[in-house]
Amino acid sequence: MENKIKIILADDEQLFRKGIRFLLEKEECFDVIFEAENGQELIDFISTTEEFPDIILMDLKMPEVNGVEATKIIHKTHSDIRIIALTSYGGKSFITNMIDVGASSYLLKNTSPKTVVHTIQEVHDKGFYYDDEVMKTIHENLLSSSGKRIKCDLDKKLLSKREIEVLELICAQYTTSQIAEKLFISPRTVDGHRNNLLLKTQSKNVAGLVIYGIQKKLIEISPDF
Amino acid sequence: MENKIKIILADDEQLFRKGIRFLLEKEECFDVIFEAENGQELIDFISTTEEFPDIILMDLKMPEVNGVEATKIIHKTHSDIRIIALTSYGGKSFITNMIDVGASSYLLKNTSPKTVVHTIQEVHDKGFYYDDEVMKTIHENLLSSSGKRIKCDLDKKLLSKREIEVLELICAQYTTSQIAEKLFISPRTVDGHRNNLLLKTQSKNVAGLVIYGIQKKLIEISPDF
DNA sequence: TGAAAATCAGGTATTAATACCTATTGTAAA
DNA sequence: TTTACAATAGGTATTAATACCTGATTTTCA
Repeated sequence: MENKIKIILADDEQLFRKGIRFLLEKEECFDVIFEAENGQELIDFISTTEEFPDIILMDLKMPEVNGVEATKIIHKTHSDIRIIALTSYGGKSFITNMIDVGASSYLLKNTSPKTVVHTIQEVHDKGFYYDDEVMKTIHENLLSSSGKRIKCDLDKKLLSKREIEVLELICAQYTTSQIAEKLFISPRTVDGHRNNLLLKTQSKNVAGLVIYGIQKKLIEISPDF
Repeated sequence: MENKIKIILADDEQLFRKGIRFLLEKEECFDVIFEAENGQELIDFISTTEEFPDIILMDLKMPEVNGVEATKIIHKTHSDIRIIALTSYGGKSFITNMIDVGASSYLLKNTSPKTVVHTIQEVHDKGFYYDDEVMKTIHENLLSSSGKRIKCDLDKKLLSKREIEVLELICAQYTTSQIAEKLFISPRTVDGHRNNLLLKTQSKNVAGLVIYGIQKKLIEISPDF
């Protein structure tokens, strides 16, 4: 068969890539043409290659450029490439966010190989597909008030780049003056940013900012074992 | 060949399990006898089966019972079973922690299938094996050990009941005097508790305390969905 | 291009947090 | 019955955070 579905895997874990590559290549109709270990590598490949993929399996958590950003960029420039999010995180905001930036499907890593194969075929044929479990989450999200959605969208746009930088450093336990040094700006400016952060996130103090940062995944916290 | 190396996979991501299972079963000498999707399932299997594995590939982040706890328990009761940590977290504390509770090796998910195969064989033959990259981390840790060990011990010291109460209220964005009111104690006492918290958790300020609380799950944060 | 937003930065207060002290009491374990 | 530690609380400083002003550039975008 000539018309194999051309697939790219984007995931920072080599072992996972190799594993799923084997699972996919058991199928006659799939051809894994490239593996990227981060978003930048993926974008670089797409922008230089002459062999475009039909499908990209995209992890969200990747160094350099994450899955959401990569999806956003690739979807803008190559809207014919279908992107399937493939991640271990099943939070509503991630699902809706990924779909928002152009993903055609959303798979949890804790699904069966069969489901992955089926999803790829469906996405290739119809342009989209959602697993029952993911569909349920989407459904719940639609149910839970259109009011919250607007708030959610506002929330995301709320913080500026600089504010996020400051927030990250606050969460890293730096003081105002230390942050000022690191960003090469006046402590006063940092003060202003922190103030805006408190206002925008409706927090009372740094404790609130840290919680906000973690909730919004602006800050990564290493899990405790 | 009769003497295949019997392997158990413990990981919460089904896709990852299936993928690595294929990679391993390409090797003649490996036999994957069981897959567990969390620590409890693994412990249950070990304690009821009559077919013991030679090797367990153990993820750290798992629901119910995590990889560290599972390793601790299994190593105590079945010290002949070799446990290889297989995770995406490469932090020093994770590595030394796992070795401390009985792991024979530590692999990052971002390694090649070849390395995994080699590690399993080495661990089965010699009882231990460390990849160059991991060895480097261990080496670095040993270099800077004597001073930090004490800190590690402090880290393990539990917080008292009262301290946890105070920590919760700090995370809830209350000020010292507000906390004092709520607990019917003097602000000074709260001050002392907060100070002890900073010492015990090795934090610089409330930001550190909040992160500690969330990491240790002393504080629940409602996800942003 | 013109308006809106982001970024920068200064002044002046007040309040809160943090760093060192010391010391009493009760309780639980060795 | 010592020992240890948790919980209590006071004193005295210093530093950091927060509140409320103001205004000047630069960027972005419709």
